Amino acid sequence: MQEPQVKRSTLRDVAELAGVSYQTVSRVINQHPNVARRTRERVLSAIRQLDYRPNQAAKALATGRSYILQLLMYDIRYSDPLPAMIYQAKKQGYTLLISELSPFAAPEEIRAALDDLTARMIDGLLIYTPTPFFSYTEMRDLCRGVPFVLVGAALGIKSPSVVFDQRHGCELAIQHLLDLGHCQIAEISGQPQHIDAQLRHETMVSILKAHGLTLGPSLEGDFEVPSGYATAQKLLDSGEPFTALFVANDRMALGALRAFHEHGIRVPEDVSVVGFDDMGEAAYFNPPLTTVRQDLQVLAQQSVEYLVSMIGNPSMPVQQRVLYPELIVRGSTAPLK
Amino acid sequence: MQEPQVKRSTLRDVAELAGVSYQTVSRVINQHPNVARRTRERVLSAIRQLDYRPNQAAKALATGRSYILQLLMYDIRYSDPLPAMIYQAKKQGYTLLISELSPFAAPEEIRAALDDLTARMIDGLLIYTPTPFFSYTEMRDLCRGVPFVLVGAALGIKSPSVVFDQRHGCELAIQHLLDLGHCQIAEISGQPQHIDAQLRHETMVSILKAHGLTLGPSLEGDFEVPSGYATAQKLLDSGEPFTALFVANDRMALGALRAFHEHGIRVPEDVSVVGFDDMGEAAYFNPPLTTVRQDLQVLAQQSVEYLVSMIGNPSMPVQQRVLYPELIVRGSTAPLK
DNA sequence: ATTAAGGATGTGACCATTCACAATTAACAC
DNA sequence: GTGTTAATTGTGAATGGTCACATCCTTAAT
Repeated sequence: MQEPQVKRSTLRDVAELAGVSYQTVSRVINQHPNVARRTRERVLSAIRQLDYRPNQAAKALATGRSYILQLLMYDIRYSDPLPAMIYQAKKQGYTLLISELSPFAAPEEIRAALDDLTARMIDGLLIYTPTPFFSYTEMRDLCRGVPFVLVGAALGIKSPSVVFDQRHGCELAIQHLLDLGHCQIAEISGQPQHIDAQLRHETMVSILKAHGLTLGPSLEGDFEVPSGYATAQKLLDSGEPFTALFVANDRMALGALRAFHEHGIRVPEDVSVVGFDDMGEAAYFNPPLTTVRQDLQVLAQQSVEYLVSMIGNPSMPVQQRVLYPELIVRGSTAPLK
Repeated sequence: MQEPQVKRSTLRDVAELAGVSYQTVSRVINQHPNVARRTRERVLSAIRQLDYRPNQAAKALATGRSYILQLLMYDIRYSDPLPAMIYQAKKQGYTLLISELSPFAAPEEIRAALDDLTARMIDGLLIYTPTPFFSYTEMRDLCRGVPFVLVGAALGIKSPSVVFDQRHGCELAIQHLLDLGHCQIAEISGQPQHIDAQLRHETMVSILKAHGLTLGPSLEGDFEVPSGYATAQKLLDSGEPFTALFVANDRMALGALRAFHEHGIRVPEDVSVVGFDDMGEAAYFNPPLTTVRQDLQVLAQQSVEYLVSMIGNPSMPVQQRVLYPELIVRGSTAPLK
């Protein structure tokens, strides 16, 4: 039984107990090959006996590496990739530190958040914000040489990044509706500051144009359930006819489904609805939601993996890893009657 | 324009530039009162000029405090209080480090996770697991004197903790159903290893007993949407009659609603459904879900606040802060016809 | 037997900060 | 002008590790 307040044992304590120098203990901990078998065993036994754990703060100070990755994101509530990121980071021997920014953070706020980085000797940065604030070179300067990866940023951006091809996902959704015979397609979009939202919107407009169609009634929501509900209601009130609705994310789609239900509009008989994201609950909506799936597991895994390899090799060339969404067809879409 | 790879400036660099000793710079940084006004200004200007940031690793090493709180939890996917915790921690000047455990982690795993604690000089621990693994004294020893708070643990546990009175919440739900005239109440419970699930189940049984009623068909789910769906289906297949259903969380309730819908069973006309948690989407289910709300914001806020005050005052007496859930009545419940 | 090579171990300095204490300076009263 | 006190500033050691280098001891080759 050890006392709770007992001073933690150090490298030196272990060395003394094992009858070797502190350097030898250090070698054992860091798996240095040149330690005699017998000595190593003696040291290991002393470590066990003293319940010794190397002090990371001291190690970070001496080596300049903390084995901490920092995640900068704008709204943790809906961070579905978060668990996968934590898991991946751990798997690679890192711990993830999470910092939140306000929804549409000012550059100043980002700058301030990046200060932690210097202070905590962060090894790498994952930046997961809806808006790209800085150019690559600006970002590079701000990060003071710490490697970073933009997660879910704009396609084509010239920074280390892992992104979904939003355009492709959007095409899948619209093409699906067109194939079903719909030509009056309404939209509930996300905030235009949100880069993904903007891309989804633009793609939609351009595809319809390419088919000689024009966009039906279109309103802007904020990605939350209530806004989907309110917006769908306004869409109905507007009186403009539509037979299909493209919603920029599943959460708003849920709100829209509710609004339709309350107005006696049947989905998919009267209106087909397509969402975006494929959140876990989407398959159990009423009706189950046809949506565009983004595999956030892969996003997280790729982001962390890329970042860690940048840390290992700082001169690695800048790349953008592109992931492709896929369409999941469920009960909320049907052929136009 | 500073070079990206430039060596970070230190206390000494600032001191030299300001023409004072490093100690004086340290005093300025830590807002020590006894520094001459002019000197302080000179130092501050040098700090700005060099873009100096104190090194947290060094500070942690010297002071033994890291200003990091560690959160140990079992499944990050459904951690709704997480954002609030991060926010609260930041507000109090701490950063939150998140470690995940497997769903029903072995004591060994917890022990291993606690090692980070020593290594990283963690200031305090938030433990958010569905099962209490250790007694207070065991926990105290494991934490090696680092203060900890159990979040959402069992009511009555003799450890620093912040909990919801599950029994009360459950009573609200059942009483509501009884008031509506239901006396054949079915249940979808959570895993019995999950302390909350068990409490909800036990309370339900005992309340019904007190009213001279017996529990209708009851099956166990795993808190996920699909299990709610599958379990509800089995409930129907069993043929045992029931007019109301109590589901141990909203997520499973969503699955159950879907199953009922597919079987042509109307909610609430044929069956009333009550959930638990009041997740954000619950108000938009079809029908909107009557449920027991747990204010996770308050849970998070209280937990962090309590932990931080324990850090400030280690001899603080052990307490349990109890929060009370409330019933939110929506469209999924109706009087028995 | 002698020597070179290399494995095993130890020593001193250093990482960026704080702490305890010492030393200097200024301020004020007598 | 001197002493006393308080405010301001500086010094050395410590925190718990790592790194570069030096030393010692084997071992095998000449």
